Amino acid sequence: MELEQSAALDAETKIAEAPGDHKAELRLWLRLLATNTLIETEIRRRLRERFEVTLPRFDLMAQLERKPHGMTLGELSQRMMVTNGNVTGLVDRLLAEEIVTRRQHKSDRRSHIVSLTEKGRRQFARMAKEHEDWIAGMFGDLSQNEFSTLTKLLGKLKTSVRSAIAQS
Amino acid sequence: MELEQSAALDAETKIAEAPGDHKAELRLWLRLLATNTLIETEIRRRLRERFEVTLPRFDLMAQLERKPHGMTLGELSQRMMVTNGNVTGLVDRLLAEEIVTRRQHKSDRRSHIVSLTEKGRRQFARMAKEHEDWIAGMFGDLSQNEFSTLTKLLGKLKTSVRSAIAQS
DNA sequence: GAAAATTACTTTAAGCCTAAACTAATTTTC
DNA sequence: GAAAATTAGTTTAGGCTTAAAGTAATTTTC
Repeated sequence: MELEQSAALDAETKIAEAPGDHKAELRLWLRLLATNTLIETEIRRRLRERFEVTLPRFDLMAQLERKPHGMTLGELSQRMMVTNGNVTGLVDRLLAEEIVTRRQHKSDRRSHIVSLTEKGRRQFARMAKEHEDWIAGMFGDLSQNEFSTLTKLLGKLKTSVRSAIAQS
Repeated sequence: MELEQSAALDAETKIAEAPGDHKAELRLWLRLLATNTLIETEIRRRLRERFEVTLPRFDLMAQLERKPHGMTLGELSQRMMVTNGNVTGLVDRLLAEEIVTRRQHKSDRRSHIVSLTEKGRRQFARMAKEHEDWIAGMFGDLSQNEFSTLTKLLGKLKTSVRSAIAQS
């Protein structure tokens, strides 16, 4: 009842809008951006303070951790949603710290497989545990219900964005 | 009915979780991050393609546009959630393009006021219009109801994150 | 099976971004 | 009102990131 009424109100609002006015959409986007920046900045700060590591390096290690047999640079760049050149540079720096290894692909000589070293695996395990607690702490005020609704709606938004990008 | 049942299930799930296990929180964070990156990357691409402008410059112009009398560098950096040094550099580049002006504060000689030039205002107006349509297009698959729920929940998440950061 | 196209990756140039150290001006403290 | 603390902004060194151009290997096409 309550839900349906608010849906009806929203529909009216939409009709009442001036054509081409998208203030609500813009507000949602700005809120998404602000929330993301807030979390990201704090995570960066803690990663640096506690582990002297950057977020991109942590992210790369997190990707590799899930693939014990390693991953090509291309696969890494796809999963991390960054360019190939970016990954080349990150891997170079992590190689120097002996966090990862890079070896030639067996059959395709253009390709290289990157894996975590034992040192890298140990270091990531330490960080991942705290990282999880940080996130849980930041999300703590949400109820289980709000939680799953938000996850679901973000999934839907992601799909919507993807389709808008695809057909543009 | 349906809602309450799923809430009960969720509460059970929470209790059933191993202590210190925060997989659901992590998944939500990764989804937020991925959605944000997806949108941001596409917006950057379009801004560059259509207007040869970067997202940080667009963001700075958007802040200034709302304050016709201008803003100090510190206020800008606060609103943009970036460092002072970052804003110094951005303003330098926008000055060179005659998008903004920088003049001394009347009473506080440490402070400088940045404003949009007429050229900057015109340029921003052109961009803002398309930008709004892009966002609306990307968010198009969501119903009005999902829309307002998502906005509300993100607001709550932001508050939760802020309080976690404040007390750490 | 040679030419053309594609793929995997690297390099380069330029901008973004940060933390830390700095300068100069203002405010607070005593 | 002089010393100490704070504030506004800049500079610097280093890492992140991208687009574009380049190299080398592989696959496709005919």
